[in-house]
Amino acid sequence: MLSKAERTKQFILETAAPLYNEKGISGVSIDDVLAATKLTKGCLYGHFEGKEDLSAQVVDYSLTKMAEKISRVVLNEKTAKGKIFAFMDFYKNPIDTYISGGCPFFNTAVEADDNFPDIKKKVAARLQFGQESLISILEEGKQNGEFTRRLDSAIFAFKMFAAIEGGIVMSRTLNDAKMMHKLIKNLKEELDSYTV
Amino acid sequence: MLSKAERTKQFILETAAPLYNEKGISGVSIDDVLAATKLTKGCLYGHFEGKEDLSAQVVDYSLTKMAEKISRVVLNEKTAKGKIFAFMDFYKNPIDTYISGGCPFFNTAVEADDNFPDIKKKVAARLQFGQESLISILEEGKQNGEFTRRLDSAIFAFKMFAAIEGGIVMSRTLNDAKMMHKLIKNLKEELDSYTV
DNA sequence: GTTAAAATATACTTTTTAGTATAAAATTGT
DNA sequence: ACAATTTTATACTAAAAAGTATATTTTAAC
Repeated sequence: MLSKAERTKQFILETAAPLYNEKGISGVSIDDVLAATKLTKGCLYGHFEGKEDLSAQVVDYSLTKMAEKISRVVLNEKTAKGKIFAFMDFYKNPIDTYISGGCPFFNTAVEADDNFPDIKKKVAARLQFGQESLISILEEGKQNGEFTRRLDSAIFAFKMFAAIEGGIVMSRTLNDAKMMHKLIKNLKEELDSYTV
Repeated sequence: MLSKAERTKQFILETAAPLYNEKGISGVSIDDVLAATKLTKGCLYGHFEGKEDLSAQVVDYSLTKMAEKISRVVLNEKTAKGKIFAFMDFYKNPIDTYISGGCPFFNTAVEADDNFPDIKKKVAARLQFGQESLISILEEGKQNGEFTRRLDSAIFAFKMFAAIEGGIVMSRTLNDAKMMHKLIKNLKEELDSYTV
């Protein structure tokens, strides 16, 4: 079983994750985290060195949780097409996201870009790994005859992920998930056009 | 001719725009703006009521400048296909952007989302208008026989914009524009497949 | 060129946020 | 159950950021 301290730290990360995802790294203050957790400074600083440490660990927590969830959703499926479709469906509700406030991958990527080089590196690694995973699935689908050899896995993976992430931001800003659903349908049709 | 004050205000907006685009609204301090402009508080507060006012006007400036530039690039072309291709080409260099730090539309959309409702409304209006403009161009292309009636303008406009904006973020994070170029090529081919 | 108005600079106060020192309470191994 | 250790709370200091008051300079209309 987890020690009290480990549980408290976990609780801080869990509670701060949506806060960071909604307000951004620069937008969250220590006091925000204290208010959300109902803990005190002494406690927080017992678990984290300072804001930079807290931010790094919260972002890491969100990215990891996200990656694990997607991985589970995808690995549930047997066929390559099933896996890719499951991936798309995971993003079907852009307004009410897995971690509140949109997709942590993208939110973090946008903010870290010119600001937080260490965090940027972490997101880059996650995006890279995500792309490679998608490409692997697509290539496997080509190998086992699900998809024709005309499918360019790298381009489709990039386009799909970029469009989905872009679509999330647009849907959230326009407060309407309709186009997101049409986008996913369209991307599925595009992939289906490579079905043998 | 612009008065001294008008020129100073314009100068502040111009100088602060890339700063805001890079660091985000929450990430920029008044002192950052003073350092970048080499002006003093008295001067800055003479032109803006406070940080909120400054932020609102800087964001507005960036969005407007962006919209005008895109408009010019697109209206330069005569055919619908030419206009859409010109739009895509405008985003060809995601690392070194028109306003430094990526696309203000998206950067602002991501940050304003759960944070700055007034600014969010402004971005939403811009995105809405942008989508409507793209749809108009595509519909015109269908009318005048450039594209087949099978092209779904709304979906293509949404998918294209989402993919491009998502692609920018990914390219910037991964520090590589290669996939962005392939994405644009792919989107052009997709549109070309609807050419009569 | 003089003068009223506007713009800018300097020096300050207030507020917010981060971080620390120390004491009290709770946990955990014996 | 007790003692050592860890965790948590309180009250403080330090730093950063926003905002203000007032003086000086500059602009532009006459």
